[in-house]
Amino acid sequence: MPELPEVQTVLDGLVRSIAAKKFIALKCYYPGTVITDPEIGENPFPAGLDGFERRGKYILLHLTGGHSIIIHLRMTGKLVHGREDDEQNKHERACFLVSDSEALHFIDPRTFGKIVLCRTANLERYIPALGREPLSKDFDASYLAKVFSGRRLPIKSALLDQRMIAGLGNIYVNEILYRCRINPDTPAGELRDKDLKAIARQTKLVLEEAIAKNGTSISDFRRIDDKTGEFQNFLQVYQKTECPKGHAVHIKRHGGRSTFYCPICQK
DNA sequence: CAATGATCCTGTCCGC
DNA sequence: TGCGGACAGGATCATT
Repeated sequence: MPELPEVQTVLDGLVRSIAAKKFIALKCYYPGTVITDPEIGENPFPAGLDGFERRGKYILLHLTGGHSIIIHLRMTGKLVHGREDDEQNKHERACFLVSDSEALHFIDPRTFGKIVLCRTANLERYIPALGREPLSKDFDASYLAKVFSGRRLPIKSALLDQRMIAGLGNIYVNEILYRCRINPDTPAGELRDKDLKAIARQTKLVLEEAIAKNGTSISDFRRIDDKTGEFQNFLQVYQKTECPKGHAVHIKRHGGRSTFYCPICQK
């Protein structure tokens, strides 16, 4: 499930493989996968890459000529660098044609992923309001205190809310709470300053470590060259039966999502 | 407004 | 061998 480190890994790979290329076309093979801004008049292609960024789990590609592309992989989306004449994958939902007869195939079995092509001036219309970037300097305990203030929802659910923190998903939230020794049911607004400091610090550490290891490959996630990440080898509770101290890992649900935690380590 | 639940979608896995 | 059902979950929408 692509979360911040996986999205960053995909973006880094994408930029390495196509930075010097021109985008020639964007083809859509599944209705709804590609969303086109109605204010796009003329054909935006061909266009070069004029800049790129990641916001939360969104990939933003800014093109020469005043257009931008937003890519969200959702759960099973992946981008694979290949050739224009590659045989179409069974789950290929869209495809960027780039110069020198190359291609970026957007493969997404569960079809939740989206690609938006819009005028750069209209970009914000297509991206929801997101919380602070966890790797930015302004992500700290006082920010968490502000957004968690008065909130009774479990910290597990709060950390998944993209309006509070941009980019965390189920895997890293479980790992962060274990490392902080915080019980996932603790109401977000009741956390003390030392817990908020621990969350801010461990969030950065886990994400940086995961990015350094090219993300976590549970089931679908692959890098753009189709290689797997390595962070799954360093998970401490997610999909584990025992925590590093040998205690049994428990599973419960918060809002339909599995929570893995150690009731002994996490009070 | 806050919190919870349903929804979308298909591959995979499990029990029978 | 195959069938039904549960499960995976990011974001959005509906409900309480």
